[in-house]
Amino acid sequence: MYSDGMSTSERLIESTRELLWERGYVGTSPKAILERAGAGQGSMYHHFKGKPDLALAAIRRTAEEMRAAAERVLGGPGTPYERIEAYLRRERDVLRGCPVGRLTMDPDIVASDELRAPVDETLDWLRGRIAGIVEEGRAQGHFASRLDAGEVAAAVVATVQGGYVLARASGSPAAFDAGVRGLLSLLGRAESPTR
Amino acid sequence: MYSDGMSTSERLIESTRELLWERGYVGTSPKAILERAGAGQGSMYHHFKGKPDLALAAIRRTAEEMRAAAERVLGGPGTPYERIEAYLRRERDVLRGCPVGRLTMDPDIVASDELRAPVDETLDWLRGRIAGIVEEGRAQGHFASRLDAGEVAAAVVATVQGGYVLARASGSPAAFDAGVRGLLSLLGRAESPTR
DNA sequence: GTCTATATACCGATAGAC
DNA sequence: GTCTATCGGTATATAGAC
Repeated sequence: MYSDGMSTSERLIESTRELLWERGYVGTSPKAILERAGAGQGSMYHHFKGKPDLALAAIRRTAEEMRAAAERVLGGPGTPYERIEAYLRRERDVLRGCPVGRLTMDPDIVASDELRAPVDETLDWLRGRIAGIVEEGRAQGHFASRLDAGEVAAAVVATVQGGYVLARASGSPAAFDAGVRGLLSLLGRAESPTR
Repeated sequence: MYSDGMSTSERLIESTRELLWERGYVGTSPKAILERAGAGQGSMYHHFKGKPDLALAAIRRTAEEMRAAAERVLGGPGTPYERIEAYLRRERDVLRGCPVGRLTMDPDIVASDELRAPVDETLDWLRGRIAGIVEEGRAQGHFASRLDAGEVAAAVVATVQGGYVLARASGSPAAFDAGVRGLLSLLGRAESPTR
């Protein structure tokens, strides 16, 4: 529950972001949002058209933050392999899952083009960003030239998203880490010996 | 809606399986189950203790089916690489997601040890089964000996689970296929040249 | 075993006072 | 802008007739 200097509309968005992450869209009720934000019904319907509208604002902000966090690592120093490794190994609240990716399992999100759009755009951007790095590595001779950069990037993003699934199923982050190490071992092996 | 020779309790379980796949646990109401099964409230509470009890029966059956389907491919003919490839490329209703894996994004499933158990056991079995095949391939010299079979298996399972996320985000199975091809290209490259 | 009736709570939204 | 009151509908469960 927020009691800071945040405006009511800010508190509503932040509360919604948390609840969407914890419980998804279907599992999040306006009532729960209002309680956490310390606001009444009226405030929510004054600032937003309804639950979908508020969720959209929350999702957009979460997507934006995830992009920025990924860019900080992917755009950092190091060889292409090192930057992808840094992304895969970056600190994560593994058991909470991905605040963006988890929304794809929400039927009401997938059913709405508007709500799905920021999710799609974010994961697509991530895939493209990583593909560029793989391509860069290929050009520099770090990766085998027969690899398809877009496909490898898809495998990288999928391993992360699937790692959350394995971790949450077992109740431990270990499975996530195992998947990441497995992928890195395959990727490392793909480094071209001709470099 | 089932009107076959199925018993009422069978129809309830099958309806629940469908709805859990489509809408998850939180998004599935007893009312929706009853409508699809063509049964009344009384029938459900006669055969099951409540929603969690019925869901548990449904999840167990789905988990069992998924295991059997995976085993049919993984236990089939071919080299270790070919069997893993067959698993990754096997026909899937990609946009519907994994009926077992998707449950890990359901807060009420993860919060219940009883409901989570069949999910955990299934994914863990799958990982172990694939690890055995990777290990077999390593022993036969098909895979590099420096690979950790358990880690590679985790990456394989994670790629599948994450592939569903990417596909559902974009509304197209293409991203799933791309991730699979990316992983296979890395795995293929890992085949030992000494075989 | 199956049905309908009923119960209490919550869902998402609207109305209108302040 | 924020609040409370209210709405029709649903969630999950129980009671009890048949």
